[in-house]
Amino acid sequence: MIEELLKNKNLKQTKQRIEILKIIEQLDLDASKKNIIENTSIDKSTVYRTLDTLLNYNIIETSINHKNELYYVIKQEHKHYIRCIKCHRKKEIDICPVNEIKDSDFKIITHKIEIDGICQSCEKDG
Amino acid sequence: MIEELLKNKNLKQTKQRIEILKIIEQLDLDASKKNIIENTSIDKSTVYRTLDTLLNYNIIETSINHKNELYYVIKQEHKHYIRCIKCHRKKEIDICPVNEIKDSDFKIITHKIEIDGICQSCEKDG
DNA sequence: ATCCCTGCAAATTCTTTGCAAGTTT
DNA sequence: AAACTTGCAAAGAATTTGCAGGGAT
Repeated sequence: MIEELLKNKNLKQTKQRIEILKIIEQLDLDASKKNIIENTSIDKSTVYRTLDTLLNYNIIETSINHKNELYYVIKQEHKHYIRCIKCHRKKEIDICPVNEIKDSDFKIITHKIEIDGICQSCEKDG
Repeated sequence: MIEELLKNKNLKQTKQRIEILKIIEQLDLDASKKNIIENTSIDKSTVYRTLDTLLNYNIIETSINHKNELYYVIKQEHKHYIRCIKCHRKKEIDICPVNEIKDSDFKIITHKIEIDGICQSCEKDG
């Protein structure tokens, strides 16, 4: 299905692009540039070029974690998560807060939400 | 009042720190590292060190714009904005969407919301 | 007076670029 | 076969570091 993402945009399905997308998926919310590069043997310049391409084609997007660091994620159909800052597990939240906003002056085009917390089991473990 | 931010954290109020904070404030939602450096004659290494310090002391934080680029903002008392991707004007939104979330598994610690749209007057101008 | 901060210069790391060879459609 | 992508190497930018001098409390 990662291959679909490329096909949908008429991008060539090279093994490098597929691998990078898989790495981003696996690293989950930890896909910083550095982590991506460290997790592959693909040439760095290819990684940089691929990330640019994937961003430009809206296949991935960036986000910020609670440490103020940028990471990459595969763009999804409108989902939001809450994430535990200790164990890094994430959980989907079912409402989209932005629906609450009714502003006659602005037409909303995109939104991004980053919610961090501590999950019950990490809370217990101190 | 920018001076207050430093005083509250027992950080020395140097003219470089005050200048950098003012630049971030002025650049508004355009305070990328590059823009900050271009708008001052303070030595780059000082800018880097200062940004780190201000992040560590929670005086500033990072966020992402609709171009997937990282920028710095002065941390505020819980406000959210919607921003026009054309004219860059921002408008405060009065509700906090995160209040809607009731999740018994997670204790929410921080959240960040990025909403981009087009304002009426830019919409009209095409 | 002490302790921390800054600017400079050098070292290091990250990112971009040109090009020839290899892949994808 | 045409068009695009990759890896390599080199160039160019960005970031970090050590240290001596300067500034804040």
